[in-house]
Amino acid sequence: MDEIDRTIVNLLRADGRTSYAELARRVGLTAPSVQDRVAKLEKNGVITGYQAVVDPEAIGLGITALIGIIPDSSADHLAICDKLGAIEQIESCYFLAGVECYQIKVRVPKMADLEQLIHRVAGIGGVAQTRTTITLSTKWEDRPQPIPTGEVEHGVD
Amino acid sequence: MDEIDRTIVNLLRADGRTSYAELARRVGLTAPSVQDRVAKLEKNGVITGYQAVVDPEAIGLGITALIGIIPDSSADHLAICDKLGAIEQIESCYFLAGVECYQIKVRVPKMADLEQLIHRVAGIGGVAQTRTTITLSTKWEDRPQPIPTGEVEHGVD
DNA sequence: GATGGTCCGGTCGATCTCGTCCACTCGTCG
DNA sequence: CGACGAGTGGACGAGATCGACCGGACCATC
Repeated sequence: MDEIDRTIVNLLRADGRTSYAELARRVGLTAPSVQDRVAKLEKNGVITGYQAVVDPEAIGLGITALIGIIPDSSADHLAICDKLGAIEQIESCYFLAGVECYQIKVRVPKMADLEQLIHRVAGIGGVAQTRTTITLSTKWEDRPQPIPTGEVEHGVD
Repeated sequence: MDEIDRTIVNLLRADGRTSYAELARRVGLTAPSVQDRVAKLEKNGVITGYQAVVDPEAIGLGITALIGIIPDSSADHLAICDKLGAIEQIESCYFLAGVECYQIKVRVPKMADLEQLIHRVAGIGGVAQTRTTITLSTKWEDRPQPIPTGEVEHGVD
């Protein structure tokens, strides 16, 4: 994970379809060696995939909500997580330090779908309460921040 | 936005580097027509970009936190948003319906960076209070959900 | 302390696939 | 009938990919 790798990752985060030839030009290597580096970054779990970024509204997912999940005292966190994972409308799921043990981000087409979804989440065993916040607008999302320079080691190369 | 477009978008959300030739094979068209469709999807704002998905821990961003922002009564929401936009550690920013007018997701290398970041956010004019929750783990993030079939129109084609 | 083997990362060149442009076809609609 | 949108097929240049080769770092041996 040297400076060149960081540059490659930054370029691929900004545009995931950048060709190896283009990456090579940017970092001053040849295409095969860039390809080799990218393959290693993928193998080492630094790059875990590539996604097209899609406007949720354009595909009929106009409503976004954040839902905090408060477990009851005897809840099995992992069981809750499994159940949450089966709900495909949940795009993200964070395990939190706090009263709300999870926060999930969901997208649905209509308010009725959100209502149904909240009932489904609230019905999961071990869930005592949910707290839903509607997002009025998404200012930005998944904005890649520059990779911090490795002045301090953090265990991955 | 027909069934073929939905398939293309689903494929590109699952793997943003899928070649046009491969997409063409999957949807039963030729590469040029797929390319044409993708270009239109990009032009119409359905596909807004492509990103490599990177493991934050692997690039030294081991700490993720969610911060709720509570404005004071006279706050200018847009001004706050501009200031937030200038902070590169903020990966996502949602405008909410609720006491907390924004929720932001931040990533930093160390706790000290988080502390500094919270102070910076709290110091923005119009911000009365912040509420920070540390994420202990990210169960999943940006999981693409299937595009709902357009049984109901939603204004974008 | 010099020598030789090995490994790692890179380059180079050949080949095959892919991207891209253009001309043509076909069905639809005015 | 003509125009248009969407797709096809072919051609050509660019990119991806593979194998062979090269040079430096490292290490053990002599």
